[in-house]
Amino acid sequence: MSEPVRLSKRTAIRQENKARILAAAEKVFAEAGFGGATMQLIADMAGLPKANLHYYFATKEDLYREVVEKIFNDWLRAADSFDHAPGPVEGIGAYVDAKMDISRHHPDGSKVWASEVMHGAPVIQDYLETTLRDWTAGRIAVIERWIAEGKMAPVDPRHLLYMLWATTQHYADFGHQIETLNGGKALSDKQWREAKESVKGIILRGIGAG
Amino acid sequence: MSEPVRLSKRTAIRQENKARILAAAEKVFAEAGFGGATMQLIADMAGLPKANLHYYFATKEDLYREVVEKIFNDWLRAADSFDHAPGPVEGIGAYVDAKMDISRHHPDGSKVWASEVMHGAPVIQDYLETTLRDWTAGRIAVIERWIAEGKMAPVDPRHLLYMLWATTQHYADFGHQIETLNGGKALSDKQWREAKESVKGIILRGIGAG
DNA sequence: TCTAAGTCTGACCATACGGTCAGGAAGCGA
DNA sequence: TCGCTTCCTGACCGTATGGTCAGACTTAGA
Repeated sequence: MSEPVRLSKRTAIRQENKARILAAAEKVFAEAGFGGATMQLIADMAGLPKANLHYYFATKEDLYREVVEKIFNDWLRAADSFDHAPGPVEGIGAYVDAKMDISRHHPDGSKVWASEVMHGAPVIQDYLETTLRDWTAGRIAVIERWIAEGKMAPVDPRHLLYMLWATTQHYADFGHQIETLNGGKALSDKQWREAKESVKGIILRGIGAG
Repeated sequence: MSEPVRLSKRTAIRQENKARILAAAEKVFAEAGFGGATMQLIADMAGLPKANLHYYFATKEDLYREVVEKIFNDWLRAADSFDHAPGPVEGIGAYVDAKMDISRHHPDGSKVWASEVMHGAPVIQDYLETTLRDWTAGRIAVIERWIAEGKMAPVDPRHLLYMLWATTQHYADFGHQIETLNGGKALSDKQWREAKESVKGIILRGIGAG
């Protein structure tokens, strides 16, 4: 790379190793769950000795926490589309597109998130009660505005959001089931496009904005 | 009970203990995942010594397998509503009702199922490839018939099914998140009714059958 | 009542796991 | 070059876990 990286070798190593460990951890936590994941497995996948993991992350819980927090931030970022949209067709359409892309390209994160919530959100309960609650309130306000402006039917915004989350994340969390029902093959580009269109079509028509 | 139970004491004990262990196991597997669950915890919850579990179930895997198979059967049974319905309003309406009731009253089963599929379906892959595939093909045929009869819009039946599964199961699998966003309280009877109506309303309108 | 089969369980075992640590290697400012 | 800090890791440790087993206890048919 021509760009002269302005980092001391130390911090460069630090960043690279932490990133490598976090990536490996996300995969292993997604595949085996927190309890089924082992530090040894993560170490092997990251290509580092186990003791090195404990140099960067004091405990398995610490490592897991950082993985989950990283995922949560991606999750929130996907929602920017929602904000500056003139109406539900653009806003919800873009949101579905964004979340389906995440489900396709980063299914591991979605699985770790699902697992965390299913087990009672032991490490991110505070985020649910603050950041997520605020975020949700904001989007509900947007949806209610759209309803008031006659841009969509008066549906319950909460359950609409749940439906959006559920449907889009299903393609990541239950990807294995979908793949099996697809003859054991991953969905093709065309099938992903059809999935997006189906989801958007049913929901937008369902809220009277199609 | 007045009904004279026609069982030897032995088989009665056997049934009762197996059932008690399976119930405890479902709860523990749901709360902690396969890897996080311990035989000791299941034993404590069932009120039996750990060695007794191994008398009825040779290994943790065996116990887990029976739990998952039991859940899978409940899952399939919920779909009877689909079959003898004259059209999507009745069929899908009843299916959503049935699955929402399961999500409300047996969330643990749903979570174990979700966890199993998320981790690549290690123990029920064969069921996915046979029973579930056949079941899905049957419902797709029903939906296609409804479309041909003009009872609903021509949506992709596969993605419609995924949306039904995702949305209804979300209320079990992500129940903790929903509860947190509901001020830390479980949904009330009224809220569950609203949830059902929201889901049915959006989907049925979305497929042009509202 | 006797005996064979079924039920039960405390004590035990091997292993795998998360985590520690001493000490060596490498980077870096002076 | 020197000395300090950071980085690295093989070897090790305590514990918890899944699983075993010998033998006690209970049931049920003859």
